[in-house]
Amino acid sequence: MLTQTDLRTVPVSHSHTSSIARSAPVRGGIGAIETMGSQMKFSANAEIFGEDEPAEYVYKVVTGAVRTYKILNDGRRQISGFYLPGDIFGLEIGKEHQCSAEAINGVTVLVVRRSAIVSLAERDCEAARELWSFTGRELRRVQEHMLLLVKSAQQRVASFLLEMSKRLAATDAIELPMSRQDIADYLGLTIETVSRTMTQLVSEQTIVLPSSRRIVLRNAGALRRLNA
Amino acid sequence: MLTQTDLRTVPVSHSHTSSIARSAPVRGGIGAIETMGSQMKFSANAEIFGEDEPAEYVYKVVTGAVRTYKILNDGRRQISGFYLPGDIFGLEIGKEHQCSAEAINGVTVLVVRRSAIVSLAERDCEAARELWSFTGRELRRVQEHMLLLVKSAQQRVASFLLEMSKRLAATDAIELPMSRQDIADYLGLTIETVSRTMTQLVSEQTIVLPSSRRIVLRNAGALRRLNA
DNA sequence: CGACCATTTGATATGGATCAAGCGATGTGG
DNA sequence: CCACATCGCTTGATCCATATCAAATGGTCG
Repeated sequence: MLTQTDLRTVPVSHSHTSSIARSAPVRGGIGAIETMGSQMKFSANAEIFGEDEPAEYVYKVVTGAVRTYKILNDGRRQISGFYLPGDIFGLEIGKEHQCSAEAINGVTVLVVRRSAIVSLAERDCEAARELWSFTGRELRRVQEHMLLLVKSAQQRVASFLLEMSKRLAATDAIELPMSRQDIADYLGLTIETVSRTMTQLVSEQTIVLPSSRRIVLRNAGALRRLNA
Repeated sequence: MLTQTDLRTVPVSHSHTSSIARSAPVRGGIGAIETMGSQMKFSANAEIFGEDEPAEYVYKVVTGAVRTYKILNDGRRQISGFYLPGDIFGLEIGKEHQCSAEAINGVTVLVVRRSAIVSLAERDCEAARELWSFTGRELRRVQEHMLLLVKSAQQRVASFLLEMSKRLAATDAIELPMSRQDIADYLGLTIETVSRTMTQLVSEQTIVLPSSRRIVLRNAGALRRLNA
């Protein structure tokens, strides 16, 4: 279905246990990821981790964009989240990843061993609270996403545009890292419906599409009105 | 829309701060809810808490069933979860509830102050871990529910029946506490579609319907095959 | 230029929503 | 005790949003 050339990159400096030693004096739980992790790079469409694989690492996006997803029994792919610079992903409660994760484009991530974070939380209640709080934010995000999936195509696309605008637009112009197929699989729609909805928004002067990946919000109010 | 007579029950022994004092020697975080809480009763369709209300309490179902939901801007209701005896609900990371909660039928719950749990977690890392773990399970549940909402009506109903069978059936007969409207709002379908799908399953000999609230799984394998 | 891939556009099909009516259980008042 | 209103559920007829199938367009890279 999704003919994605799997260009899996070999991790840069993988089992880097020395970084854990550095973690001891650090305060502030997962917020401290940047000071204790090592960097890894992935090229476009490379798998970062797979569903049911042991969740050995936690990741923080430095540059690029990441998608997490599950493949349904009928072959469809449901994308559960997009992760952009600054976002943390791959943190699990259990031992295995619940989703797969792939680089959307070229991605740099910071990586920390899950065990380092978990053992820190055993000693430091503040770190434990941060873990809880992170998972709580993730829970909210997924709940929001769930609500999205019972709305009309127009509403879903509008929500998506507003979300992306908030998350990655400095100005009113958005540079999307992901393809139409990614968007469709995120919104639970087909690529055709996403495309048609976009053209409709263009014809209503709500957005401008200088190119398929570049979107300018001309009337964000109209997008908001579609939804809440 | 949903003409539910709001029979809100006045809490039994509400601000019961003495119970917090009792909490100090208790170990095991939210698992200890039963030893530190006070009981409350709600009659059918009574509101337990409302969206955006301060999340002062955490609840554990003793008897009966609870639904949590959000009302969408277009007036539809999306039920995010059903909580059955033994289940905990209403635990928030932030200060306000993200959903409303109502008793489906007559309900008895145990209630603990959120502040008691949170402050316990500040001292006891093990309790903090339990909080994290609870929210993590909730996250998984919602992720699963999200996947449900992109499936066909048949698949959604089948999943629902299997879920309920697992959660509240001792035998292969299920006694549903919730109405068809509740089921529909949980599955993101209309009441008519739920009903039609059930009759279809009956005609395929997959289930038997002695009454609308009583469901016997005749061929659970067939239900499973519809899905994963 | 020409192959390739992502995206858009067009034509048609269909699953589930909507609108409307019927049915069975439960309860109420005469 | 029965006529009748009410409520939750089922069934039927039709409509519509989105999926599906198919083709055209456009951008990118050799």
